[in-house]
Amino acid sequence: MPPAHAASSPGAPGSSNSPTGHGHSVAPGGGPAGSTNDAIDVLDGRLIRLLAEEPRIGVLECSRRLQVARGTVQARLDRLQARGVIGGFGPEVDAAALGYPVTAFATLEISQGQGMDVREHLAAVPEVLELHTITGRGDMMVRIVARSNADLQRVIDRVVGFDGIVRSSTAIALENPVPYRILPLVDQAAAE
Amino acid sequence: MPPAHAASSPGAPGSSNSPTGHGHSVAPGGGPAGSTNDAIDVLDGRLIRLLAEEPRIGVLECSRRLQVARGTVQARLDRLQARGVIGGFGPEVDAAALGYPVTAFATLEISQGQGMDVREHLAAVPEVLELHTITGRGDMMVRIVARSNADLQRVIDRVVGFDGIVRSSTAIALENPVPYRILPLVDQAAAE
DNA sequence: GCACCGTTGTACAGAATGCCCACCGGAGGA
DNA sequence: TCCTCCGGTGGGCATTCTGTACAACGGTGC
Repeated sequence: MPPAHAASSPGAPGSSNSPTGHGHSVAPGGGPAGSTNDAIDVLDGRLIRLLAEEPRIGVLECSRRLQVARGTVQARLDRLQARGVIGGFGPEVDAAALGYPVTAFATLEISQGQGMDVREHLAAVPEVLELHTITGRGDMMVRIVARSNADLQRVIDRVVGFDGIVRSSTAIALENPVPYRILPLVDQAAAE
Repeated sequence: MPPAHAASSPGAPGSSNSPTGHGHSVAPGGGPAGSTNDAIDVLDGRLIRLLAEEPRIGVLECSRRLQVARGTVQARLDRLQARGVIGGFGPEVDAAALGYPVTAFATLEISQGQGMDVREHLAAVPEVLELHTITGRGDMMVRIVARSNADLQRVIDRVVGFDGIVRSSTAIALENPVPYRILPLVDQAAAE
């Protein structure tokens, strides 16, 4: 019922690109390499890149830009989403614009058997954007944000103020030379 | 030309929700609090949450779910994007599904004045998904992925194999109890 | 040689988008 | 106090895209 590039199912048609006339012919484009279930295809890579750079374009636009049939694009998208390569198209919210310009990474050391409780505790803190359990000296690593350096103190207190967390060290993020990206990896995977 | 929730401009209309009849009336909904340019509105919060949970729905669907006019949703989206709160609607690609299931965080210590060169070096490595300069013992923190633990060695070698990086320590991410999220923060900012 | 899968073209109905207009109502300024 | 500005609401229109079904072709693999 709604628009927005989504998923459909099997083969589908398209109004096509150039006035080919009718029937088949034309070049097979990138060609359906040999990939089956493993990595991604060259076409997949181009599709992802295209959608990443101009999210507002629809399936039809993609088919035009990629010089393939609309049905192909839809099918690729379906498969990509089904395989989990593409999770979704949710809005990318900027914490800074939300009023939380300070980012920090805290390494936590947890006391024996308190892991689960600590996880729940951290999951309940809105300022905790991400939590990983890691190898090494610390046991967990959390990514947190705050309204200011002063506010960061409050957040940290709330984060580490919990039985089970025996020690912690925080590193404030100053600059972000390379913001989160995935396209280079996609290209590499596509080239494979 | 294309569909997909995007941006338009000024006031616009909508086919509305319930058969109100015509004209105005009806309740003002959440009500345009007092926010001007700072944080976000309650409506904004609900909109973001809605889009985050079901990205494939369009502007019209949103207006129906939120019980507001289509024009309002479009206007809000426009402003949200203009203010940078919402960056875009790019596809969320999963590194694991791409064939890179191993994630690690490396802390790098850089020798005096080599910062810029190191940044460029790191930016050129596809497996480097993120880079932050931080306070504390280390100078930089990178998030990297690899095809396997064995492959991680290769990636690390490539990452730290550069003049200017004097020391480094790596922590492999084992579990991810709290995957990257932003919604809780959005709610908090909206409640404000 | 045969079957299967993916890509291609086409068509059609339903639905959403982009955009214009007019009106209402509250906030802020003169 | 009055006036203006801004944001929300309704309605409508032309354009365009989506969702889906169908038939045919070509390459791959059994």
